[in-house]
Amino acid sequence: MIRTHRATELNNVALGEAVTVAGWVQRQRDHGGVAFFDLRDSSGVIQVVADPDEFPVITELKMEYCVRVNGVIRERPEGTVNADRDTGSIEIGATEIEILSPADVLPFLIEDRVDVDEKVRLQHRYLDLRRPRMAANLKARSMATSAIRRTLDELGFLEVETPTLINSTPEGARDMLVPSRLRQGEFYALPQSPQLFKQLLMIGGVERYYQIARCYRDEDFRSDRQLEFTQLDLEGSFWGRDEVLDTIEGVLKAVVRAVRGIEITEAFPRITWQEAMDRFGSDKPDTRFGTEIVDLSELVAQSEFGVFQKAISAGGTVRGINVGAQEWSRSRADNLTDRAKTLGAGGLVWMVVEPEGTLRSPVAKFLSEPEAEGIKEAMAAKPGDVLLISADQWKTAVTVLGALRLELGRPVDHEELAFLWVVDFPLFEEEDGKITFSHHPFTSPVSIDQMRDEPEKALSMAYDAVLNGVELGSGSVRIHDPETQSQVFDILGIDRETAQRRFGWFLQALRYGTPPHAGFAFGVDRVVMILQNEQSIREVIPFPKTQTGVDPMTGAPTWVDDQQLSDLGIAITPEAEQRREDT
RNA sequence: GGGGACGUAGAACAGUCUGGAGUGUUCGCUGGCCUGUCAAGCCGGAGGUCGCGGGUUCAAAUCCCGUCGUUCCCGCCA
Repeated sequence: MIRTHRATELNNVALGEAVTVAGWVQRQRDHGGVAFFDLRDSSGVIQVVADPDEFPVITELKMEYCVRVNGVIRERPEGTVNADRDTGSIEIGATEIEILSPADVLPFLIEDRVDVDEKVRLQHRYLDLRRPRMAANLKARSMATSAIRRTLDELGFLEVETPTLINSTPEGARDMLVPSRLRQGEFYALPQSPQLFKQLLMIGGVERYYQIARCYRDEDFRSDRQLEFTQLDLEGSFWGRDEVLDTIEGVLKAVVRAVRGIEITEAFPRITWQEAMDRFGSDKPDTRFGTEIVDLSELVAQSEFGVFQKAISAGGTVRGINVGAQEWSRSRADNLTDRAKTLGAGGLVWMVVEPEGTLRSPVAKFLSEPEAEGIKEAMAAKPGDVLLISADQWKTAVTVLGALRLELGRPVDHEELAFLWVVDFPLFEEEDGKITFSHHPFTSPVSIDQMRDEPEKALSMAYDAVLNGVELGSGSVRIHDPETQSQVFDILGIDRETAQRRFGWFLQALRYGTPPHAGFAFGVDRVVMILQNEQSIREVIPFPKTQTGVDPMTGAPTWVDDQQLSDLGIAITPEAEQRREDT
């Protein structure tokens, strides 16, 4: 046995007892006649004391040496207790110190308070993982997944694995492709989600399925997006929306209990997509703070201000938010206007409420007294407040204000958890004049008649879970009737032949007594990220990739041998070949 | 595909705007001292392709152009 106890377990050991511990040297302090070092293992830290004359090895220890210590547990002398540490009232008087494995000089210190460039951390991720913050994140992740499994196992769910080498479908996100050697020129795709397979499991009579599934989307990175990520994927037969929401809500509450140690007793609020957009300008609203969007259209319907007039007569709207007291300057106004433009707005109107109550704004001179008063009243404006107004098509106006709301009014309370269901999503959305599905094409419409007659207004049985303004995941009641499924493809402009070619196998499966079913998937990485107060998903992924898809430690992705390429029947382009030679 | 920020010693930075010797700070590393520290302390020392390439200049970390890398955002992410 290499060790008898972990560091923090020593609190429960009788004084005078002989123990053996093993771990890493956190810090070493040599005082000449007496020397200390802090030994860290996965449980915590314990101080080891020795007389360097007796144990000269203690002066050889460097940070992150892996060591084993035999010693005796003893109370620290009066006045030397360290109240900041779990084991601060005891220490180990060493009787033997063995270096199990020395360490090179470190690229960075293994301490939370040290701020290190992320690339350097990723190049030595194994060292980064020794830091308490990262160790805690890994632990939180493990507790989250075990809470998920515990909860769903108790509910009688079956954990089923679906394949990760599947067929590519051009819809949605770009697929990660894997070339086939046995069938040269053909490709597998890595799943963006187990969507169709879990529906097949429902057809297969599983009734209650879940999987903690790795999913892949070959799209550009964000702080909350990686090429590969982990989802809790879940589906239930003979289920409607409420069964799904109740189950997922129970799972999320169990995760919060496991990771944060708190109990959420009240039900997650539900808000329709329309209301979310109107009030918060987002389909994933952060409801930890107000600053809601106000409709000013009627107030300024007769305004002399051309931009307002134009927006309204073009079927648009005029909306505003009161972002409260802000440092305000010309350059700030310009910055926000630019920001609004990058979000698709034509511009941005700003107003500052002067101490005497008048509005200071480039457009103030166009506003009548009743209009100015009406705006102030509608937006509950106080002296010093900054009002931002967008006049545009509805979706643009609310989206722009929603984004500015987040940038100017973000809360700082990291403890609060604002869960939310967003329901009644539109079934389709228009993109460059073309109708496309807003969730995925297997989502059930609320009404088949409406879908057929007024597709642009049709609602879907899709729903999202949102936490603190982050979309955790989404789900829907699925289409279980092959005829409805075909109609959806029709509306999407996918002709019968194409639908048959891409999804024929699935449409056929629907024809054998498919139970009504519904499901959900949420991102485990994102949930853990928020519960751990991390700003980036990379902090809760042990070995993430950088924004260009590179692993700085292994260098992946890398060039492969010509032989490997020819085995696959693949040639790389001259441009890529040039890059290959350059590197 | 587009926009912004950043890149200086092993790490984190200052210096860059307004060009003048690789100048400096903290941590780490290293030699020494030190019997109660715990981010120990004190004295000494080493350590630099200022990301890379080009240009302007008597002179470039500093100005200009390009490029690579990292990051945030827009597009994209059913």
